[in-house]
Amino acid sequence: MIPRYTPSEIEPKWQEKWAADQLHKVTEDTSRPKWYALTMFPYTSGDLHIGHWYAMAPSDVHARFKRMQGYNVLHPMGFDAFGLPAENAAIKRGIHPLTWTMQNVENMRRQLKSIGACYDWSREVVTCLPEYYRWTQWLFLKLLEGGLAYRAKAPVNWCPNCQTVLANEQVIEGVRCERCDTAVTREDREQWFFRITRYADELADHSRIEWPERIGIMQKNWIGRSDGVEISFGLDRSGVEEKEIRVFTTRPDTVFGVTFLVLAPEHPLVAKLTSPERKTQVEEYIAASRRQTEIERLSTEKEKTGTFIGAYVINKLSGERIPLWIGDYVLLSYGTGAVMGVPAHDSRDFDFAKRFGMPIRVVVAPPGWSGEELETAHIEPGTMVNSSQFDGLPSESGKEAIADFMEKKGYGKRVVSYHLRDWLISRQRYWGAPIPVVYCNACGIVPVPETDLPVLLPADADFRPTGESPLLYCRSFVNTSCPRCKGPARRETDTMDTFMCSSWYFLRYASPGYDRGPFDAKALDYWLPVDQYTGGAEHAVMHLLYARFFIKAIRDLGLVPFGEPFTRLFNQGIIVAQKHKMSKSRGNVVNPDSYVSELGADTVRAYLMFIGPWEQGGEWDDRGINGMSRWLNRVWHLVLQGQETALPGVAPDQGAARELRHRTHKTIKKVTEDLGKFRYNTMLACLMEFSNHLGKVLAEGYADAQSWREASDALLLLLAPTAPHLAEELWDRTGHAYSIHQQHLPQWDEELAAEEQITFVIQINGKVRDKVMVPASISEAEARDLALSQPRVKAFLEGKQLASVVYVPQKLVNLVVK
RNA sequence: GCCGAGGUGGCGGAACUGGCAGACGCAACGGACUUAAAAUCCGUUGGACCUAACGGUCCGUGUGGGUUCGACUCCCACCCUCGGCACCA
Repeated sequence: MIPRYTPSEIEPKWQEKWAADQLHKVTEDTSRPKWYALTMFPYTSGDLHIGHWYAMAPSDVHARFKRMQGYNVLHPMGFDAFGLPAENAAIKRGIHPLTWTMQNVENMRRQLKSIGACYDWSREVVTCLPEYYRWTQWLFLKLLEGGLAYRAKAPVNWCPNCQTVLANEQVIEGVRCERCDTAVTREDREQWFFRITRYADELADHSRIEWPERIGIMQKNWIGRSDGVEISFGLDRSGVEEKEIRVFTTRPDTVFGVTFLVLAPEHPLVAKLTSPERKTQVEEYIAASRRQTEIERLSTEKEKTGTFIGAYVINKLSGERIPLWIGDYVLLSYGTGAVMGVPAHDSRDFDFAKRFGMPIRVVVAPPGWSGEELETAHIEPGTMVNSSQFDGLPSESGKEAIADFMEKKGYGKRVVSYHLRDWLISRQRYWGAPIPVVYCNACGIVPVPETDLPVLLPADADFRPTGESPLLYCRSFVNTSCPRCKGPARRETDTMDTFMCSSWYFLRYASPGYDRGPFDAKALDYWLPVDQYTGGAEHAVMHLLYARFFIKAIRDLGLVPFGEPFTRLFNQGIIVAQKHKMSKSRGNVVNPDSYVSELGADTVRAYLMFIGPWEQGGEWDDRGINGMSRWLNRVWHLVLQGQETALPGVAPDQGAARELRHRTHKTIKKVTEDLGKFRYNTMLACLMEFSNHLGKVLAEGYADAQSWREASDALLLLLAPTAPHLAEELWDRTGHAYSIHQQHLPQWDEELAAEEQITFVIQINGKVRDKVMVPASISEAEARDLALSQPRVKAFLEGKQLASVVYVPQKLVNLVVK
């Protein structure tokens, strides 16, 4: 009698045994190749929803697959625990962020354990604990020492709701807070920055990593390198010491088409250059543009605005006098904060010129142009006209010629501009790692000595957001003495962006308890870099860019021997419910816990992988998961039924036995290949086909004991990464030694896996007219003769001329007739 | 607007390098088992048409064109969905 498949009993049983045996604990072992399989650690927001499972379960399958291929696999898990949500929850519920966070960690750890993943929990990392953030602070000091961290006053994104500044990457579409969707404002503040821009070109280079192309493109776009020329326009104004205004352009070929210059309203020269009679107008305009939200200001639909400031500059190439304007479509933060207006060849300048009635002079002629007015700006290349000695040049080479000329004359120089800004890491909030710096009236900015780390986050701070860091009001924290002169000093009260914590957590996993540094160099050398990183694409220009920068920075400080943290990256898609992204407000969040207790973790794991290609995501369907549960049930009964059945030593049907072995080896091959490429849906489809065949074999009783055993064992081994509990239980029940997860994947025999018989297709004029089973070794002549001798083919060829025969080995012949 | 991914039965999806479109699963329908239902097992299932039946013909992978003996696959133009970026000079 075959017992029922009861995941609710076998899953906890094996989980406990694996934990007790420390089956998933790993250590450095130079006798085996290592594999570092990392999944982005979750933020401690409360509950794991099915989206977390979609990230964790398939990556666990891959880690298990690598382990069964003989790798020494490091597969750790931890928690990203600092950050605003904890603080906001704390304010709302009146509980301390640490309490809230650790409760969530507790619950999420329990949920993660129910997944049955092979995490080495002894390496768990929680970023909000002093034993971790001590080293976050230590690394900050190293960056400061190396000149990669600096303090500066700059216009920054301010979220009035979160009451903190945000990095550019955390501002969606340049206008909204990533966390709370509130419109951000611009404020001038003294803040800490990391010099990520120094690494712009290296970050744009993905040639040494195997990442999805689209992430590379996203990072490249974000970095936004543009090669251009900084052109000097002459300024001659009594009482003004500046003798030029520099503009950045990628189109030096259009410099003879400049009919005006526009400065950003905040440009420092505006006040100096505005003529007395334009003063009122200009001041009004500046005030108006300050009043606007970033949303209004950056709207591309908005009509261009601006005003003349009553001053002129000289175009050094043409000698022309050019009026100076201000306009809020020019951004102070990009290039030089000033642009040359070339309305004929730039659509923004075109709009501006139309609005204010300025001349539009064509200097790059569109094909077939004969002097008529343009309807829109001509942005494409063309032939240069109205450009003095450069007339007649194709604009592409004109670009170079003018750049050369300007460099020679000292009118300008080639420069590179980036969209990427330095990474702003200060946050005016409580729940983060304190920035380990002290301000002393005598000594200025003084780093906290390494031996005084960690700078502990005081437990008793009043963490209501006020726009200033809550730590500012915690006198016992703020008041300190200068480490250098021992005089009175005050601590930095801002905390670090949490992306700083997640920029190095994967290093900590290599030696989590290490207390003489952030990591033990020996362990680091063995495990790092991460071989396979998996996670959502939403981190493309945040976490993934920051972490790459961070590693390059500490590489240059001599702390790590590599420059890329994640050799391979895979981005899973998004799992949706009822066609929509899951969200609490929509009420379509799928909680995995009830499915786990009803159907089992193995079913949930397998179902998530079966929905569709992992990188494309898919739709959670309550009915669909039943099919997976049924299949695992069938596997259960099939394997145990085979175990109970007394199969003959010699197969009653040799052909059928050979077919079984063929299918076994074909399946091993396909499943192994699919697992390696994260093609889980087809991997499972293949295993289903295989088990369907095994069902038939068993029902019809034509297998011998040995071939059956081979097939049944292969099925379990191939299923082990996906359904670890079921596979372990059946492995045990079929008399194998514990544990299936310490076994090697079965090897396939190419000869057995290859098809002996193939379905050969006979086409006439490209249409399938007949199919015949033939040996795979069939030759062209045989195939052709066979095709022509088929009765159906003969009937089709009746009264027609055979024009040619196309032969595709192992596939088909196509008879072309007239 | 720009960049990227995608569009295949009632649904999720498969199809290696241009060679049998729809694997595998869900749902649905029919049958077996059952007093009955659930569960389970067996079968049918892209559309239209021809045939008493066996079987066969035509159409069909977002739209329109092209290349080819042959196109879901390659090329050109376009439509739609999703993701990212967006006054970056």
